[in-house]
Amino acid sequence: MARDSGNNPADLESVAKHAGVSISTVSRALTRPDRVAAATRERVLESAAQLGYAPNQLARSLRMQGSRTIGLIISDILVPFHSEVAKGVEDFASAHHYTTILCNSSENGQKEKQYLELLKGFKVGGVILEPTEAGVATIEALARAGTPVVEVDRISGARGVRAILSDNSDGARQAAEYLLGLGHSSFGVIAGDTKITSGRERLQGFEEELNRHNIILEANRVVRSPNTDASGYVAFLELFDQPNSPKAVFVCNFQMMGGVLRAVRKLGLRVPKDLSLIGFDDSTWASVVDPPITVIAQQAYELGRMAAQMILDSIEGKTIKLGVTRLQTKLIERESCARVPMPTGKR
Amino acid sequence: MARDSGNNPADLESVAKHAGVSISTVSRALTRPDRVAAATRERVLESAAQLGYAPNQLARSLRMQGSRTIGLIISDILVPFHSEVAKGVEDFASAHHYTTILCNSSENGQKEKQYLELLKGFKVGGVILEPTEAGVATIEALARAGTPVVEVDRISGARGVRAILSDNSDGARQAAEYLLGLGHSSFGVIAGDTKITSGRERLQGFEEELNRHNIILEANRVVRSPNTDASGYVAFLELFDQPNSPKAVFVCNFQMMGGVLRAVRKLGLRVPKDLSLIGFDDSTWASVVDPPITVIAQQAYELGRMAAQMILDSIEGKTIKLGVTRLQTKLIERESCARVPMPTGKR
DNA sequence: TTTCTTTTTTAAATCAATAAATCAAAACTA
DNA sequence: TAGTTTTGATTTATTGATTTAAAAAAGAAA
Repeated sequence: MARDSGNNPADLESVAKHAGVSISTVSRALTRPDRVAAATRERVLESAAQLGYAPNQLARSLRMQGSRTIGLIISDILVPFHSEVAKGVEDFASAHHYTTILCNSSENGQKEKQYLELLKGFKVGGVILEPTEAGVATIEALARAGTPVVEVDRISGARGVRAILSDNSDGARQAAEYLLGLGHSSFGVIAGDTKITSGRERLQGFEEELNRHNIILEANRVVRSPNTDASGYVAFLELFDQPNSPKAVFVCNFQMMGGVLRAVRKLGLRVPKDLSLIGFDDSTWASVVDPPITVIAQQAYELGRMAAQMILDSIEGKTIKLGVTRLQTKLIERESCARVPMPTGKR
Repeated sequence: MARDSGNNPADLESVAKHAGVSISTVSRALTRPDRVAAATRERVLESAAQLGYAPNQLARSLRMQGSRTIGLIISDILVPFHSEVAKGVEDFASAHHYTTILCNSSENGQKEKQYLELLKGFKVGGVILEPTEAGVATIEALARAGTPVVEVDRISGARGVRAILSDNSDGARQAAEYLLGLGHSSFGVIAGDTKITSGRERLQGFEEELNRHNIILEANRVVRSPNTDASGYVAFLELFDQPNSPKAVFVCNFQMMGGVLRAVRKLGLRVPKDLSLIGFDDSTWASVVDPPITVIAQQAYELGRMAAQMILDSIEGKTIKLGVTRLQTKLIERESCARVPMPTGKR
């Protein structure tokens, strides 16, 4: 009994045979219709459709020395900020008929390296990544081999690559400025992971602005821990497990905010009456919780979109300018920060 | 001036030349180390490392008739449920040395079809997708051509494919049962998009359980709209813009929950005093908001993980059993549903 | 009818990696 | 020492699409 039809992949050769022409005529009929007689083209197209032909991208890319694909390595796809970056990349790329190969490094340097090797092997036109510390050498090697590389959200320090990220330091500065403007003078920071440049920059930016106003952020007022909900909870309890707890807390990323809020509730604190809170990253939930949380918002989608644009530009040979591009952040005022009454008798 | 070294891709041939052996010796040293003398292997590996050799996956896959890759088409990567599915797939695949090509269809049937064609051209070993309605024919064609296909979270109706998804209907039934058990008798449903099978199943499951208790869910107590935060807000207002509004509302997905909660607040309703709320999908934020929301939780990560397992199993030739696998949902009780006092004088 | 263009089509080379078949040289046995 | 086995390395063919150069066919002009 004959096998069900349509089970064979249908390559150029079978189409050629079906249409009664040579392989290369089929190829030309498909890719450059003007180089083949109208009647022949017609016949070839008909055959291709009938056999359900789909070009073998592997063979094509091999021959063409590259595929219309870009690689994207995201540090943690579960975090809304990062998936929004990914969406920005994917949307732009697919609008320009590029395919995105998405990889998830889970903040794991080893995995990042493996993916970089793999993407290189796939001859992707370019790579966009949120780098960890571990990848610098691999990234530089890739760039040196001629593959355009764009870093998003972080900077690895690798040379020969471009980077696009938020002006974290300025964003954090805005947060500090805002709190200072409300009269605050006692601060705490849930810093998250300061091994990641974005986290480090936020902490620095916040601290520097305080310093500029002659306020010292003592070491025990800063808690560093992984960027997770659970660790936000723990970090907050740790911060408040000491005398003279701060009156205003800067939470450096939104992954930790949920945990922080649960800890706040557990301690019975009232926001903003007992405690002012300001976050980094926006989210629907920032305006759903009670009270709505004031945050420093990043342009996540735009970061991804622009990164993709940079990559496509340099793939298509446009002039490339290396260096770091910073996107502005924006303070979104809600109701989680209170004005502090002037201490009586002072000044 | 000589060009900067390392700018050439470094193929097998260059490694062979560098190590002073033939191309295929290099190939064997890399892929089957036991078929080559230890000393030679050593030398080859050394050369490969020095030249920064990465195998050309295109050529390899072309020759091998397939790559260690699977395609994953996610309906909307911005939705935490879906990115968790994606993570499940990616983790399992990468643990088995498979690469995942992630595509985002944005619930767009046209894009879905394009991606299916593309993945076919890439000779992926299998495809996992959250199907829309539009793709049925393309999906069936792919399956018929011998590519394993697994549907997740939804069912397109295509034949020859497997599917793994939550027991949506039973989950919704649990929700109804729970509310009924608390004494509720006046219900509303924010149904979301019922063109998607999962949404339809939830609505049905909920309604059927009510019917079983001789309660009719009137048409104006069900609002269908896109699965977005904004539409959750609008839908809720619509539901409550009529006399005799429901006392218990089932929100069929968590994308809409934020909007619903904002609408609740806007109307000045107190949960659970004035209104009981139950959601579908769990989230950190369900336990952060006040009051914490009772939900029907899905095993999102597990759905993805198992889908990947199914795909790899059938790629590796294990016996395939078609059909639909359902994963149990779980009611997580929090504080958003109140017991209704027995109406005096009844029964 | 012949010659010269112009248009179409074809055969062969290429891309990088791999498997199978072939070949050469040691190592071992009788 | 001749013959066999073992081992390691090389050639050759293959994968599917594209491209170049060459050939063939068609059309136009003389």
